Amino acid sequence: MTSELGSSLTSMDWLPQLTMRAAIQKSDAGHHHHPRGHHGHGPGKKSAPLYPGTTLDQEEAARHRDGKPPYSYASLITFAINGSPHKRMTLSEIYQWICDNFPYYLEAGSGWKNSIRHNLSLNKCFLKVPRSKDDPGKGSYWATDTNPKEDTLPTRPKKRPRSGERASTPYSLESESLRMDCIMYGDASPPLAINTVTNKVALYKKEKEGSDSPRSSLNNSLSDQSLASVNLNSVGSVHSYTPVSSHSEPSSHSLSLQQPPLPPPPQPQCSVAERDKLLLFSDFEDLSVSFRSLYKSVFQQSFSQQGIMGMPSELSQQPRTSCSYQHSPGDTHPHSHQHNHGHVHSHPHHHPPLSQHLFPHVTHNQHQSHTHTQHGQHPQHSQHPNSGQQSQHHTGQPPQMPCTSTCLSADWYPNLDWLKESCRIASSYNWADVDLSPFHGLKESMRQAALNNWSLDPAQIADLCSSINQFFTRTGIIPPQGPPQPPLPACHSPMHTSKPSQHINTGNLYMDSRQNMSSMMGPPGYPHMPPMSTAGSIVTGHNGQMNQQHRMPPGHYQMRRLPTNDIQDDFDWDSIV
DNA sequence: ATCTGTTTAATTAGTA
DNA sequence: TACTAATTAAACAGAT
Repeated sequence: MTSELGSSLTSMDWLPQLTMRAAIQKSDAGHHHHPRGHHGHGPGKKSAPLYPGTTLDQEEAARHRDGKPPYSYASLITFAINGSPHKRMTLSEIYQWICDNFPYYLEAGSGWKNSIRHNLSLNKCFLKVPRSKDDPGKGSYWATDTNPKEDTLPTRPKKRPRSGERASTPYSLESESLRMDCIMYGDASPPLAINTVTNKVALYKKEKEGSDSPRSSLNNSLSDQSLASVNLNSVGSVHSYTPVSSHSEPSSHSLSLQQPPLPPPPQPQCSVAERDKLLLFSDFEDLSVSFRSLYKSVFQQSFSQQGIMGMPSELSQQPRTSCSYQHSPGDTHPHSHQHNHGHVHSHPHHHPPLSQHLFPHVTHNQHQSHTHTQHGQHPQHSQHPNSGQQSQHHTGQPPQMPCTSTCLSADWYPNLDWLKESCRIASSYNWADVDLSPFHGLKESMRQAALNNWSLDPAQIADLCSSINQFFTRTGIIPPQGPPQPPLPACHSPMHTSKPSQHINTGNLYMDSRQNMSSMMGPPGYPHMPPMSTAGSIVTGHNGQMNQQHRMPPGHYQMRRLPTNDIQDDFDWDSIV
């Protein structure tokens, strides 16, 4: 039961963001029978108060304007954070949001603030996001864990009313909404969100204005359930050939109050063999995306180095592979308009289109630059910048599947996985600091691939792989033998916390800091490389198999647990060629 | 000085 | 009744 639940709960493509009312309806309907048993958790398990994506239904909240609102502090915090444009808030912003939405707290003394702080610190589902250096201010940002550990999922449908509270009042959203796992395409210095309770660290994508937004958070012991959920999602996504990738806008998963009830969690509809087949396409899609991503990263840097403004025309187009994203490059920023006034909608996942990962300087200016300017604004008018960022803007042509999908044999899988991962890692680097002049081969291979619209035959792929391999090995970004690698010599990391252990989520990877905190540091010779990238290439611990399982691929589509995906430890990059 | 964040402890209340 | 979650209070340290 627990396992089944874990799969369904974490299966990403069916989990929308629900507003309070939807949640309450569901909760009301469900809590009459076995709130705990329904979730399959034993009584001894701890639970988080909310699913991370929960937002506050203003309509519902309006009923509780007077008197103490029937929401737990954790719920209030979650609502506040999820109602913010960037899904994060400072403590004072949280205070303000609560006061704005529930005037009760304006005159409730200051004890509740203490409780808020207490909750933030203690509650597993809140992540502390350090400020970037160019964003000075008091206190860190707080975000919700976008991928709570299974055993942190809510087990109770309602907060217990305390004395003087209406027992019939629905409390917190307990039964709905799990934000989709996120991919992180890190750039130079991705901040980390530290959950000091769960020892989780989430990477945050730096945005142009120096603000950060959550990108990924993985639990520190990626369970089979988690993996299964990824797998399920990948199957579902690939099956339709319109996978909603991690780059798609989260609101595509949002459920407004007017929308039909949440569909049941999809169950695997196809056999293992079918899934394998589907994965094949998924993998190659990812590879294609990875190549493109790397290509763009490289050429972005390359042109930058050459003083060429802008990208080749081909690059200026939003890649439209079926596993990339749903938004066209011309999409107006989702924050720029809204619908469903009065209702707060959050997103099951909130990643910008890939273009924003690759061309932050191009697309980030569409972001709200007033991340924390909600103070003084009426909540209803200040916190729905994401509303309306639906796929209605999907104006792209049908996704194009590179012919790589059909040309290569399954024998490539392990290598392809590494190739993708390597591309992903490499894509996340700050290429502006990397001298690419010695790598004309790579650039030329990628250029050719781009010119061919990434429809590559095996020879071209081999050429590309060879070039990339050479590049990786020569730069030290990716060790020539490929992961897993032994940890770097230990060194002290600034990431230590008071917690006994810390698992570093690297977006696609995570690690146990007790084993390998040092690998958060950049590779030798590339100190500017983001820790996540380094971790992605080096973090292995001593259990290669385990780390393989824990490694999440760029698109989160991979069936990592398939035997065919077991990656040989002594992988020779040249063998791929 | 104030704010922020962590931690401990006591209390209350719901559930098994 | 035991266990658990949520709340509340408070002490304390560090940052601004």
